[in-house]
Amino acid sequence: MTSVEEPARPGERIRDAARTRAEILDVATQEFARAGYDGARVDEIAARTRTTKRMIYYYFGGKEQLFTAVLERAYGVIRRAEQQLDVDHLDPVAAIRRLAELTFDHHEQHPDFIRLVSIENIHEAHHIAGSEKLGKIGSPALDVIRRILASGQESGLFTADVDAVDLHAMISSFCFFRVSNRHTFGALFGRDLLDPAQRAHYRTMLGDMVIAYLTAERAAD
Amino acid sequence: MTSVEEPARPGERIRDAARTRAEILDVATQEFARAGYDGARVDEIAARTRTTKRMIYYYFGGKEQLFTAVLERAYGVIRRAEQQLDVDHLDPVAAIRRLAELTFDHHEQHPDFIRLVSIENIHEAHHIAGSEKLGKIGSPALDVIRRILASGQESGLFTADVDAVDLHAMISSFCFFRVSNRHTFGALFGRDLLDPAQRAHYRTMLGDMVIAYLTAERAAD
DNA sequence: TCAGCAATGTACGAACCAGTACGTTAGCTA
DNA sequence: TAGCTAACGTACTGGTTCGTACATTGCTGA
Repeated sequence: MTSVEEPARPGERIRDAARTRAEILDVATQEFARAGYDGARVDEIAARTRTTKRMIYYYFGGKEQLFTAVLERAYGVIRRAEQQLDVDHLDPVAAIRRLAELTFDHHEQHPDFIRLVSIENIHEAHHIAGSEKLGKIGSPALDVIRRILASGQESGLFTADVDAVDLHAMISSFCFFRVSNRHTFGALFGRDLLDPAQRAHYRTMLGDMVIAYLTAERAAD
Repeated sequence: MTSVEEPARPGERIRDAARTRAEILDVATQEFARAGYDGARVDEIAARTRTTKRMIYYYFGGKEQLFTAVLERAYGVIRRAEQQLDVDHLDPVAAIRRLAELTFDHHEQHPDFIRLVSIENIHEAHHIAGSEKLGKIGSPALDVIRRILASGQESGLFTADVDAVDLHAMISSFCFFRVSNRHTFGALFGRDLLDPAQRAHYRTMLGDMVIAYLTAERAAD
């Protein structure tokens, strides 16, 4: 998440539309992720920027549109991370593991993003549905998965006729759950899924799971 | 004043503490699941029961305690379902698949429960932490997993030295994500993970994934 | 250099909402 | 059957919160 940090010259009124807008987005991301859509306070967001509530309405129109803008930027971040993935030089097994690890790392490093997505699901993806941007962004990861799967299936390394979207769901579910359900899981089972000491263990476990699924023999679907 | 359209019985003031309490819990479950903790309205819950807001405070003390009571009951339901699981007569592979399918089915049949857990995670499991009941309930599913794993590892069917809590996390993540992230996943990838036509497919996929992981050969951890 | 607009600040209002003060009644029991 | 109390209803309040009317200032182009 890009952060805007410029020396604030106190007393002076500085005009910088881009900076003001970006700063509002930064703080709003934190506040929405912290408290959920209804729990978030517009006044609180305003108080934590160098500008006022008036500017939130000036730039975004309202709380609802602000949340949509926050979502759009958060999805943009992960999409860009996925675009930088380069696995064409790897064999299918290594490539899939690499992709899974990128997802694992990104989710772990962006808990706010996970919370925003959870919140958006509570609201039944209403904001995504109403967003021009989010409606038509594809997933670079999905294209990568498709290529790897085709290659792996062609060479006979992967036994299953697995669908790319399904595999993406499988990888995402593990990575997402680990972050999204950290607190209830920890409270009920006494294990912190984000314990740094366990990080490598779960990262390996994810890769093992996916590879085992892709290479296991089983009855046709 | 007599009203023609007024039903004979519901107009009367009936006293039934247990029924009133249960009705409040029912409606509160729906309302919290629908709108989240902060989005839920105590007035709305009251309006949809046959009693008044006063009774919510009379029986539960406040919104916060009401939500905790809702969570306690929701967790009680899944705990009881898990207790009825009987897989001792099955071989380890079939037993694990059966357990995974029970989780799959329960999550699918209780989307409100999934939403409540998502909401509780947004609030960092604060209510679970403050609940006597929820703090110390174990998970019957976990005991079952432990027994099956021990049996499977002893007989050599399962190659890996897999931990029960980890396996529970793996199974839960897939089942939970399918319901919790249905809306954003559907909006972004155009696929409804709860499409009835795909139900058997995903149910099989889950079992295949878990069995593949448990039986695959791999380097020691 | 100054007009005009983009950008910003202040103060306020109307609606909402959790929680409560106070009054009432059903049904049990002595 | 009187009286007691758990169970219930009504009406209100105090604080909160989204949103806006109105005022102001910095920047830029003609």
